[in-house]
Amino acid sequence: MWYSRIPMGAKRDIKTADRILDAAEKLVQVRGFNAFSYADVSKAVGIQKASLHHHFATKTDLGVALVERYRRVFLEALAGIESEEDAAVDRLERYIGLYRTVLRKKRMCMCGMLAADVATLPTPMRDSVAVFFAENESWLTRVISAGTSRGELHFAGTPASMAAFIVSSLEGAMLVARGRGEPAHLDDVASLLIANMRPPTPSRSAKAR
Amino acid sequence: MWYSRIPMGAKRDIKTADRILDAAEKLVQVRGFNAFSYADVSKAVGIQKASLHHHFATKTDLGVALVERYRRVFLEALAGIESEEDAAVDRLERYIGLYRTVLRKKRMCMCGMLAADVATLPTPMRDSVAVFFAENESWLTRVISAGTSRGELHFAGTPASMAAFIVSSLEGAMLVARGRGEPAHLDDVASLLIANMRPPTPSRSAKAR
DNA sequence: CCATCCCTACCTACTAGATGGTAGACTGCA
DNA sequence: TGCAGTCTACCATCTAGTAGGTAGGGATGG
Repeated sequence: MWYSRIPMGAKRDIKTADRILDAAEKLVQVRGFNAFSYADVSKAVGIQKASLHHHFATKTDLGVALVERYRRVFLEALAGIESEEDAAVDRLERYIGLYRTVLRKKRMCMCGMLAADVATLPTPMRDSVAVFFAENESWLTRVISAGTSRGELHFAGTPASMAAFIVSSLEGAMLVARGRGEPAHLDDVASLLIANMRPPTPSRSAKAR
Repeated sequence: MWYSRIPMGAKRDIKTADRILDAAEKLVQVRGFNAFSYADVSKAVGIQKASLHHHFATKTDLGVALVERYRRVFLEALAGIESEEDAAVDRLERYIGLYRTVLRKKRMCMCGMLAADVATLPTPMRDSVAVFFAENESWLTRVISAGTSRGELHFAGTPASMAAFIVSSLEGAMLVARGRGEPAHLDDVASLLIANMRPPTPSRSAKAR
């Protein structure tokens, strides 16, 4: 009936389910989970409202699928970064780039948005949002640990606490950037974040190597 | 007719308007602007829904009054901090305490919440939210400037950029704390924030003196 | 001193439109 | 033939907002 059934004959329906997810994801990132309706998705996808229920029986089902896909895609992006970059600072820059890309599309991180809506969210969505942040922090902890032990980073506190700090700063930067109507806000925060993690000693070109 | 008329005979009505604002503020901080209704406020205040329209003709009017009052109260709190504390670090700790107090009540900063809802907000509310962040940053800039020139603080970047950074980190910390369901998250972020702004040199008791 | 008037605060009862969701039928492909 | 995908038509409930009326207090004026 709906989304979890991936291995099936045609691909037309998978495409529809994905188009629904795409439209809903954008709506959540821009307006929030409570401020979009099946009617909005219907309009965006070009399908009747009732047909949406065929793919995602309830709004909760849609929401859960949304967060799960978002987490999966994000994790894949993180794995990509880790395999393409070696230096901790470069990895962090790429990580920040993920946020920048989202904000440039005038969206907010979907899980940041859902974190705001958390009090009104169905429990399974809530849990999945919590996992998203935990996954982000544990990836960052790994990157930062490697970076500090190689002397590429310097700061007060543990890698884990710094990882939590980075997630918070970036989520907050997106939020405030929206609130202020100034997307550049994120760049300012990001560069200060990196600046304060660089080792202090010889000149400022202490980048990789 | 409604709120702007403060100087009048009785005080009963002022109290009602304030009770409405209190209830609505809490609802916004917990659920967001789109996820509460006049019916919710009606229940919380113990007044008929239609009577709410007597005090705040539309939801937009209510929203604008809400943000304006929030800003005013926040500014007063900041002025209080400035007059009661001299050392920059103490002022920052007190500033962070403001956020902690809100989160302890299981709420989010109201303007942080509204920043998430920004795409669906009536324009006057949007503007007022932007001013809230600007006011916060300019207060912090002043505090940080004084602190750096007295050698109480040390970090990479300008006081203004650090001020923006602090607002973002704290707003983000509240958001992630909610998303993770771990209020302590804010404390971790806050202490790391302070730790990375302390002057590096002699011991860690470089506080005020 | 009292009748009138006006205003604020509140009420009951209603509306139009949106919301998430359902029932049941049609269509085209495997 | 069966079934996934779509449709039209519908529903109960909730939404912000309106209409119109009542109670009571304070001022005004005769």
